[in-house]
Amino acid sequence: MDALDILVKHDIKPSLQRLAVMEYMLTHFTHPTVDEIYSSLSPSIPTLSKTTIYNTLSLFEEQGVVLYLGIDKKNARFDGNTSHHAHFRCKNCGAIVDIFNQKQEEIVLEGHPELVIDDVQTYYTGYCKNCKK
Amino acid sequence: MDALDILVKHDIKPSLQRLAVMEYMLTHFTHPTVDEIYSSLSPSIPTLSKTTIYNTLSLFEEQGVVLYLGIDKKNARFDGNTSHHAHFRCKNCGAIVDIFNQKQEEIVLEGHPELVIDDVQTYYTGYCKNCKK
DNA sequence: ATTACATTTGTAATGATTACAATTTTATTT
DNA sequence: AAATAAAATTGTAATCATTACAAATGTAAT
Repeated sequence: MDALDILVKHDIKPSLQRLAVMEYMLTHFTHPTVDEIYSSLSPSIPTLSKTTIYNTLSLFEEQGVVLYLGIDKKNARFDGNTSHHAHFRCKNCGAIVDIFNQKQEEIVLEGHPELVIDDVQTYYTGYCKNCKK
Repeated sequence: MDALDILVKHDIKPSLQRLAVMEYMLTHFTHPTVDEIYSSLSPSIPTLSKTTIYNTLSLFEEQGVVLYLGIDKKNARFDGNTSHHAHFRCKNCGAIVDIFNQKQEEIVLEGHPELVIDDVQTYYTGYCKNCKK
């Protein structure tokens, strides 16, 4: 499924800018920041504004086509892979690693039937291969 | 175990300010922001500076006496309860709820023996009792 | 075409956090 | 106890990601 399909399926009007951002997210599973996306797309779309990247990612997140990651204290990061997985961040070098082999959590939390859970994010922190002593 | 004990045990020199912050964290498990802590302590310590709250919480976090919570996009939040538990945030009212009945995760992630895990944070988002339709 | 509506853009404002130098407090040495 | 050194606190200014907003542009509808 390509960028256009995903946008259409989620009732997002596929403008040039939105398609470019979606396409970027589908080819860069690097948990990019707004700046990284902007810097990468700006040369090919010279009129592009950083505000558009913010607007677009905000819209994408509301529609569930990207995931907002709060794992990084400094910047928001985004993930084009919306399937269930966790993330690891190295405290030394900042690398972010996908963690896939996790069992799916219960959607309804035991002991909290009053809460409606829409999303779960799990963030591990520690040291990666290169940074552990 | 009171505030003084905890600081001494973690090699943190117990200044007036640090004791006040630690005491606050041990009596307010509300996941407070820096501003909330500052506003609460400022009247009784008139010379208190907000920078001191930042410095103190940063030190506390390094020493593992409080937990940094990245669950809130706007502000850093802190938790004086460092035992294993998750957090839920209501998308509507912003309420943060402790989630205790979780099984402890594996410390070494299956499939990622190269990573040294120091910490795990799990953030649920959705709607609380009052905000669900 | 013309009008209405949605999207994009650029600039300015916001606001949490950090940097840093000066001051104050605490510990150490003579 | 005074003098010195070290640590902690304070206040102000800088940083910088994000948001607000109004103007401009693009797209759809009448």
